[in-house]
Amino acid sequence: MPPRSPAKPQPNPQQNHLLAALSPDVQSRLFPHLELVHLPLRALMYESGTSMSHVYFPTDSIVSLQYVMENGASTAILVVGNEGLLGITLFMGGESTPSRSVVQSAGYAYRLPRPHVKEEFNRHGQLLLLMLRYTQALITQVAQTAVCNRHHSIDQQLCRWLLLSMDRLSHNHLTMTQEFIGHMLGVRREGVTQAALKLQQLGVISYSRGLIKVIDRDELEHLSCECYEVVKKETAILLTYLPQRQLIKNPEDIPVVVLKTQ
Amino acid sequence: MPPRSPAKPQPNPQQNHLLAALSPDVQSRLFPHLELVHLPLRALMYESGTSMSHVYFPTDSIVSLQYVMENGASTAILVVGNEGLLGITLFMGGESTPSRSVVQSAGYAYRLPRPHVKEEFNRHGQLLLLMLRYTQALITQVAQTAVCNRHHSIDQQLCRWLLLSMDRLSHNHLTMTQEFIGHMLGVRREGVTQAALKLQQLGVISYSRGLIKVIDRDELEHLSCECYEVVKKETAILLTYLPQRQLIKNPEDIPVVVLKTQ
DNA sequence: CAGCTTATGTGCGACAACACACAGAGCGAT
DNA sequence: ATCGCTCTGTGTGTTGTCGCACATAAGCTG
Repeated sequence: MPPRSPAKPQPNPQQNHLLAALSPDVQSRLFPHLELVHLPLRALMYESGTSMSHVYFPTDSIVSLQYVMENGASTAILVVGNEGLLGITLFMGGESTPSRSVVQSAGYAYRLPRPHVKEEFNRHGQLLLLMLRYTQALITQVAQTAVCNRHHSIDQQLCRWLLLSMDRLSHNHLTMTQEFIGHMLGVRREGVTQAALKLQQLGVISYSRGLIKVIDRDELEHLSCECYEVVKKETAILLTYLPQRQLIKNPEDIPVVVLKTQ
Repeated sequence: MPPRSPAKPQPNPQQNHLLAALSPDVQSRLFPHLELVHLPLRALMYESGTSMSHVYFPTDSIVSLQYVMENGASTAILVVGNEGLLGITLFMGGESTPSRSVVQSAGYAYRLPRPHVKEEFNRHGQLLLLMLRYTQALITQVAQTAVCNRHHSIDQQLCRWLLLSMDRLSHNHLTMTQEFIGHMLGVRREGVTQAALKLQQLGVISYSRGLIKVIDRDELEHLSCECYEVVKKETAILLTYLPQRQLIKNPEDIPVVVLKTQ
């Protein structure tokens, strides 16, 4: 098959489930203010304690939210991809959070400047309802992460992590070193090595110098702890109304500014 | 000192910080629909998957939110006392959550039936803003729990847990067995025994058959992990506007129905 | 007080994850 | 080809928590 040109993606706001679920009139108000942003791997979207200037709606990128301890240890508590948005703080009223956000899989996101977010939010319409539902799904994911951290092995958590990531991508490979995964899960690099080896020996994934390919997704789900399924089901319930996704009226009319992040 | 009559508490909606922060006109709309409920120790407020009929505003009670795994293991991810409310699900749009709520310290709470909650919420006024802020503080607590579960020892987590509980009480003692704490923290009872022994030997607490007394709170904070402080500070920032607490106009006018739960 | 129930303390082997140290492997650059 | 860097694999000993078994203690009931 011919290789696609990597320099010319065709991002579309509708690729983000939340944006796609908005009604045409809301879309027509918001979309003109969207900016397309490229998020390179490992980019720091925001640091603990700083305030965000935009809300980000990923299309094919994945961003992780992590808490960092005083001694430098960290743990990711949340994964955000095309199913959600980054920056609920802007809605919730707080100016910042004690977390930081790191791009876990490079890609694109649309972003909306703070003033437009607030303005639309204050209309108390569809966007508000969407955000509330999404926030609840988010809480479920964070809570399940807490439980998972308590009760499950590194092996299981790696499976869960891979699944969470795969669900937000359209292909079956990830670009991240074991060291990086270690930071995400809050475990040592060697622990990830061991777990990844087992998965390789089982023929579930292949792993080479930062490139992971998922070969047997069913088995991956099988090896994962229940946490993955619980969150997935709960999220499905909360965001069921999303399928009323509209078709785009005229996607080319949406002004698009390509930016680079840091 | 003369013992107070335990049968005649003088609960007041203003003891709950969220209710107290509402403006007089919102209070006058909501308070007539409040019911006073006594929450006995270990009462199940709601079970995973069921839908709540009320929102609860604790005054001197403490309720824990826990996730239960398939194998029966559980972990508490959140503590709710007079600083908050139980049942954000009702606001957020989901009908239920995969968690269950257990009374961790007996006491009272005011509850508001679902229809009145929704009605007031749909006014998009002060209650909405309050709930959003509180929800963000809640997310912070859950997230920090996830981090804590990953990185800190049982000893530290016990300290954190005791502090969280003490902050929501007006006295310095708790009624809960080590077995019960074990369920909360998601660890074995023996682990709690060991940790509690250390604290006793240090003269920080005394523990006897389900009755814990905190003797040296400063030392308890010292022994706890940073997670406690992080959440406390963040919550303080998010709920700073709360001190605009109003004085009660005429507390006796508020209809009070004393109920029993299960 | 005898006997029961519940709560707490203790001992021991198993195991997962840790910290640290180091060995090889892959890949690009000079 | 060689160097150097990054990423991955491996070994050893330590520690925290678990699972289980059992001993003691404190309070309730009759």
